Amino acid sequence: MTKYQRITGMLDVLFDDQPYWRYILEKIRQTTDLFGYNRIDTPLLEQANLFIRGVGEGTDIVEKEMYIFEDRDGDYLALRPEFTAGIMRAYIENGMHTLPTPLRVWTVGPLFRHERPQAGRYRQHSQFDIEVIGERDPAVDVEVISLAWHLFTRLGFYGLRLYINSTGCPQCKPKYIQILVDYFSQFADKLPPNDQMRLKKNPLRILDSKEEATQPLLEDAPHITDHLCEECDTHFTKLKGYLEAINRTYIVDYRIVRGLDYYTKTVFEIKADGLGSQDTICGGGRYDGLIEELGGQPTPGIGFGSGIERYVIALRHLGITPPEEPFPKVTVSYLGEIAKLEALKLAESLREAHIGAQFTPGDRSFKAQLKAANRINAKFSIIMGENEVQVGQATVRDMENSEQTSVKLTEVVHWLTERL
RNA sequence: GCGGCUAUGGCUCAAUGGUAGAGCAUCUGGUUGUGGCCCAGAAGGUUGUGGGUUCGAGCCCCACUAGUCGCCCCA
Repeated sequence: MTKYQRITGMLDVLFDDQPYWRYILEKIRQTTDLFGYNRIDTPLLEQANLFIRGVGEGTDIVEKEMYIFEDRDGDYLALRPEFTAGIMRAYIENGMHTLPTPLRVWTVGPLFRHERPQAGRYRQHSQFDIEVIGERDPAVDVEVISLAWHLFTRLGFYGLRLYINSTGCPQCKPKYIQILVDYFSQFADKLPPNDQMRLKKNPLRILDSKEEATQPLLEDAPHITDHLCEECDTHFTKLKGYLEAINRTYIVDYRIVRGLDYYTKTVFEIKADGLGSQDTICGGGRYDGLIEELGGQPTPGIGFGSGIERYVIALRHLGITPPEEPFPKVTVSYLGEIAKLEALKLAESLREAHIGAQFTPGDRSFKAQLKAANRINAKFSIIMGENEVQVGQATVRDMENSEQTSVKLTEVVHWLTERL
């Protein structure tokens, strides 16, 4: 068939999707403006070690999903699989700790993970991401969640669910994991192979297992929220109180365990309908140890990533249609070579006047030119023929009622401005 | 990395193992300078790739590739 094809898991965003993207990016800007966040853009490529260190060596992302390669200088580079590590690198490298605290940033762009593609999951996908650096107050946890919620409301989403949990800290998390292992070890023989493996490798993952046999065992499984240290417990309690204060309904879901090593305390997810099995539209949490881990001063942080492709799927599912892309309301048609010159000039002056115009090239039949005007839903088509050139006038055809008016060439811009 | 389903013009799909078609879209014409509706015509395919079975394969078998949905995991 075709000689070249898309790389697996990477999408062409075609015209039918573009209005959604434009709409989404507009709403993102409005929302970040509303909350006072600064945009930051970091490179798509980083030293591979940044992610190995930042995201965690044992994580799936690092272990089997990173696009990693050696460049011409022999350095190991990786296509970024997530935003946070790169932004923290930028924060440290640019001495951004001297900026007013907390530092609030946002970004949007492509990320790369070599996973098996599926509905709502692509090897190259785009995320909207925000990070707040330098503040431990759970009030910023709430701010971050609120920002996501504002965006989704603006986009027109409904039926979303907010799930929160705490993953504790280096003090209490390991103790809880031990308690969890002890609990599931009693039922080791009842666990499906999948979860037996998790019990050994990553016990927390059993909590969000979809294995049927595991479900009854989860009923009585110990919850981390009952085993938090005092600091984490206070943080979680305040978080819930603040969420209630702003009337943000939440569900405490002790089964939320996020896949990245750096999370501490607050973790959260927002889910939407209509996405198939990949229904998380926003996921994030606090990472109070990450910046120090990457070589900076001990600094707390919190953020989330949110998948734009999933927004598009969800918007479609909910029947939310973005505004149409603006398109010129005027076309310029011509008959003959002399008139073509005038038509070109006219089209150019309409663009300079910010009216915009589309010119049909190729010396097509007049019929074809009007057809093209019709196709883009033009309100007017300006007709230039030999007759018009001779008398220095253009014929302006109203495409809705087919009425034609003669307008002096020098008056065309003015005439159209009054009617558009 | 594992599993189910799928693969025919740009798109959506037809074609008892026997000459690959339709609709939509595109272009042209029906009007020496007039769009939408209608009519006519043209262009567009080595049936995803490679093997095999058969007198003969779009159709049956195998492998690969890609898509899709799911698992793992995640946005």
